[in-house]
Amino acid sequence: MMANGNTVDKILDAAQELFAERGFAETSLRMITSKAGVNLAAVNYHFGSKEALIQATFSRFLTPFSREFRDQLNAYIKLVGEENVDIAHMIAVLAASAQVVAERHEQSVAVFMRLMGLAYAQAQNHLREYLKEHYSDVFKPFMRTMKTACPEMTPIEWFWRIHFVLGTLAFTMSSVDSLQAMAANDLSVDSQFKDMISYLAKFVSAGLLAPAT
Amino acid sequence: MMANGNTVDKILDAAQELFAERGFAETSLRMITSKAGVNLAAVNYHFGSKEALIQATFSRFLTPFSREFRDQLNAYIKLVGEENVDIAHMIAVLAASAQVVAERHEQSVAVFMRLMGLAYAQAQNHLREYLKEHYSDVFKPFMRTMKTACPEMTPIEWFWRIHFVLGTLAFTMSSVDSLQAMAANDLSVDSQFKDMISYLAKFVSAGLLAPAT
DNA sequence: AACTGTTTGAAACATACGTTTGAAACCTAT
DNA sequence: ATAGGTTTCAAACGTATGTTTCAAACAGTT
Repeated sequence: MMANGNTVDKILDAAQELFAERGFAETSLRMITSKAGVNLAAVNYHFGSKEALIQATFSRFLTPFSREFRDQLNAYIKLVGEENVDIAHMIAVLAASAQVVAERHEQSVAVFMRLMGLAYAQAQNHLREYLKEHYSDVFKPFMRTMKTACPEMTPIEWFWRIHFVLGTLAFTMSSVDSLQAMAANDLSVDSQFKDMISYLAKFVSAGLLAPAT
Repeated sequence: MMANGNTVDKILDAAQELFAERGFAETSLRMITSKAGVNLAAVNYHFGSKEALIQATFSRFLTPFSREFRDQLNAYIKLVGEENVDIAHMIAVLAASAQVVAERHEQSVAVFMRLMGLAYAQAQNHLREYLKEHYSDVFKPFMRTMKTACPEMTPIEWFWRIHFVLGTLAFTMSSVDSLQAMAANDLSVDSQFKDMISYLAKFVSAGLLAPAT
């Protein structure tokens, strides 16, 4: 049996935190293994390569997350009916799913968000392809449902608007912790995750619902 | 005299393109110098270090751009009066300034945008500090003017909204070329830069102008 | 207790990186 | 034409990276 989850998880925990802090290229295997307290060779033994470790880091939280998100989204759609979905509420469902999964695994939702943001921003083609191959069938229905809640517009305008939304999400995800710190510093307000999500949902739904050009 | 602009510019041209394509950490000086057709040592001779080259790459276009943007923005504000500024139009001014500067230097505005997006996304603290130190006095008035055009809201909600806007801009910038390619592929439409900017301006101004929560 | 497959450990490997060196080539001004 | 400062060049330096190796330690089965 394989089953030695201890070393594997110690590596994943350390990798997840360091990747989120510093990015992929800027994090070496030696940093990861020394933070994890395991031997350097363990990464290549258990994962095969650094690329595979990066992918494993994502799938560890993305697989349960996408399941949770799919279920919560379907439940919401069943509840209100497809023609009555509300964009802001869908964003809230997205965030709630992330938070539920993070809590279930006793991990920081901010770290997950930052990783997702990095996946978009960093130049890791293998990662983008991996994510597309494994998780696109969860996010395509999400996009389709979003579209039904929007006013009629040309395909090209819809194309851009949905990518503006993804951009807002990705950026906010990737800097959520430093932004929260800024808010705490500059405004002496500790900005709750929940509040930020509701601001975000309001912002993108207003953008999506704006009358077509 | 120094004045040997030839090698310096060849290096900057190559660096700009490679940084935009692959990011900073993933681009080596050897890639840059071989693409530029100059000797490896030339980078350290002319710029001192890789960090300094990265900063020089930015200041080469950011200095003329921020001048142009400041002037165009002031002209617009003078024209309509401070209390009548329109958010979408300010975004359009931002984009127009970038395009004017790019054309003047016979370079791609998409490359500039992608570099700006990367500056946000990549973990280059020296770059962020450099940009903040040299260019914040152009963007602070821009933000202040934006605020006057928005409805009353709590400081914390304004804080988040303006960062959502920056996020949308940064993301769109950093992927403008691949998104345009996607649009051309998936929709058989070649999406003009101008059109995209007007969609973007509409989107973020709707988000900013949404009634406060 | 001895055998088996699995996991760890210290060390080395090959390669790539940013940077430095010192001599050659190049300019320009006298 | 020559001297002096500037720029280029090939080569090397030191360091850090991802990966591999192989022996030692471990765990479970008979």
